[in-house]
Amino acid sequence: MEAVTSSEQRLREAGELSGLLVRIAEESKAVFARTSDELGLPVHLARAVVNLDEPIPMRELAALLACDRSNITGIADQLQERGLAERVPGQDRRVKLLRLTPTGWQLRQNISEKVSASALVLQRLDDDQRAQLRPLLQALLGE
Amino acid sequence: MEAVTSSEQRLREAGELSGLLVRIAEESKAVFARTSDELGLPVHLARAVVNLDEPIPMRELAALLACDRSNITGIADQLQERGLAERVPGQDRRVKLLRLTPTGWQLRQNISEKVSASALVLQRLDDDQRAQLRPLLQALLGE
DNA sequence: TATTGTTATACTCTATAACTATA
DNA sequence: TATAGTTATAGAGTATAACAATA
Repeated sequence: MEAVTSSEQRLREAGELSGLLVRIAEESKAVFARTSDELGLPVHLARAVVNLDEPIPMRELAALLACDRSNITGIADQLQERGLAERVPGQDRRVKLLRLTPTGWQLRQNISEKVSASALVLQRLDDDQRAQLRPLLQALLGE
Repeated sequence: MEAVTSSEQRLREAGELSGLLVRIAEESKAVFARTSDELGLPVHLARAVVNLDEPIPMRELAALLACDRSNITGIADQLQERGLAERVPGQDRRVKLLRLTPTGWQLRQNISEKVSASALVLQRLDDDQRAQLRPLLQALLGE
């Protein structure tokens, strides 16, 4: 009986903590989505802009956004339509780099300020708590 | 200039910690998905089974799974096809309760054991670390 | 032969709205 | 009138596979 009870208890504890983690991740995403929305930008474009702190190949952006490269074509098109980024040829002529325009940089700065003001980890945790949190998260990722 | 730099630094820190949280949540989900898969069960069915520790109205299951009630019909159908749960009428005759069958309970026990063995929070954190983590997560959720 | 970006397409997940039966 | 469950359908998000240009 004890094995059963213990396994059920551990299921409960794992479920609780994992549930908290998932909820936090979802709320973090929601906060970011709201921030993007306030700037009139779909989330996937905002995520791209944030990751374009320097010109990078489209393939690399796909890796950073953890999605298939076929998705990046559309993202690049939309960024270009909005005048936020442009495709520039790479040395390897198969490659196209994505580079923010001045307008794109300005928008990225706006995102930066809004995220800083609203991100959960900054809003709800003080410096000590964040310092405490980081090693726990790294342990969770097996780092 | 300082404001700009500080905002960029805070964007980076928020991005790092939020990124860690999102990655952990996704890996936790992946671990659960793998566990479900090993039992030949789609994730949404496994999640339902875990939440059915007692007979509950379908509407309530929708709330627990944080989805629209229209999705529960299909879940209930599939659980029923597999002989894992059955619909039982409630006192209020509009309501149908979902109740695990003996087979369903057995499977739930299997899930319980496998999750206990593989959940990230149990596998990579010791008791102290979990005790440290919980209040931080609760603070993050504003609780 | 392998890789980059592109295109068209298909799939998964989830929500919405309309319907029924009860309250 | 309002609510529980059902049904059909539509939309968002994402992946797959085939293709052209280049390595």
